Amino acid sequence: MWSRPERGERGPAPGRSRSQITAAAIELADEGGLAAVSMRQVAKRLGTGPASLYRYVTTRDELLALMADATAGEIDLGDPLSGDPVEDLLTLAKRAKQVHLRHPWLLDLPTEPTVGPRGMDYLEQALRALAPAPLSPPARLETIGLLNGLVTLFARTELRRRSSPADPQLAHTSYLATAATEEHHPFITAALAGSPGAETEQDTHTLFERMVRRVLAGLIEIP
Amino acid sequence: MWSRPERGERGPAPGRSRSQITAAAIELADEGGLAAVSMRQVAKRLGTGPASLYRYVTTRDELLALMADATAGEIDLGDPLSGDPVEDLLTLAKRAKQVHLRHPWLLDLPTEPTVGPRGMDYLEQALRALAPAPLSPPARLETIGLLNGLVTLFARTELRRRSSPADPQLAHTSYLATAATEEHHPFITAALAGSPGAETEQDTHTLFERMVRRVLAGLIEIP
DNA sequence: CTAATATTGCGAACACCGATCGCAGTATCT
DNA sequence: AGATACTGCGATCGGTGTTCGCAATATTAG
Repeated sequence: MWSRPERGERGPAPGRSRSQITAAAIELADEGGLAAVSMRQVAKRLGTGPASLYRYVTTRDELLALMADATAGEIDLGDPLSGDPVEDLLTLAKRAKQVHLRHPWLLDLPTEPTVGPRGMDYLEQALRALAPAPLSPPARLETIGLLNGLVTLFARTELRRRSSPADPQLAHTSYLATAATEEHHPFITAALAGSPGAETEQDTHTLFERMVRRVLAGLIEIP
Repeated sequence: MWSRPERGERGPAPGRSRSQITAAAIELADEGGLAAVSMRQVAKRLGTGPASLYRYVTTRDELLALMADATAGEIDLGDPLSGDPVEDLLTLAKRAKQVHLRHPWLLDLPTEPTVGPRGMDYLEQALRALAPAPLSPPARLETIGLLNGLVTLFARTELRRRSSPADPQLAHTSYLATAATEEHHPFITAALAGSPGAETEQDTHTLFERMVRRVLAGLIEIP
């Protein structure tokens, strides 16, 4: 799919480009979530009809993959590597998490999409950072996979906490509290008792750093 | 939503039940994925019309939440606790992962659903296992959340490996390999070189156990 | 220069989706 | 017995992803 040519070489020049469509779709997703990214909405934003988009994209899922790869391109790969895999991967993970916070819909993507060109650049950089570690080739890929998993995991919790004051989350916790006490779940009741949701955003950041460091150290140094 | 009564007390007896509908929906999802779970398909399997389902369920998302909670009920909570939080949580996590492997669509659920009655039982048991650890109440909930994240993470990789021989995955890796070599991504090329996908299912299991143990130990013993 | 060819833009349409409305039928309560 | 509240469900609405066919346009071949 990533190797399919951007345009044919015979006909008239296309009025739009794949990246243009991707950008419009990302705008829609940033504003209204993944559900707002329908072919009709994207087409409307570009001032055309839905059928036209299929000249650039074979299916909606492909558009979603393009969007995901575009956001992978937003991850800053600058700063030369220090040589310490843990620290280098940590900074990479922090930047990846920022991108997830900027585009919350990334967490709603159906099955995590295939890695495109920008995703390959990111993967290459991550593997480069991991190079000094004494790991087998497959273990290297698994390590990066786990790292990405931690990124999405913490991005999810941070986003949930960020939208906490809204109705649904609050109603849910209160239901959980009352149901827990009424139906004799003492441990849940106890866990909810202590200052619910009092942690700051700073806390979750440092928690993320601590966790990533620990996991990476454990995976690398004791193979 | 979980407190809404199963049926009214005035009218005629409902011909179906919420759990019956949930079971039918789970069957459909097991066979054809989440996309196969449409109100029309569920209704057809129950021999009725789509509109009837809305007497039992306010929305499709609620049905999905019911399905998720039902699978939470499949997690075996037996075996008395040993007193070692790490080991007890590990066995719990292994069982939860089995359920995810049995119902792959759990990984495709939009936003992880609200915890229902069966999910509360699971959470209670997890917190009970974690009780001996010296953690603050919020840290306890975060620990279980992270544990669940690891479960879904490894379930995802195991399912991907399981469906590997099929077309898409293979085509994808081969594309990635050629693209990596052609576009000068030496580290990706190297990581792919070493016996791609040679790890057995046993390997991923032990890897999962090792990871969970390490992460839990790190979170519990050094607060 | 002309004719064949390949490609684009896009209106119209198809099948499916989640959800709502209204009404006939039925059980319970007053 | 009448009011009340509930269930079952056909008909329907607006929205979705995707396909088809055709006019318009640019490149290539003769």
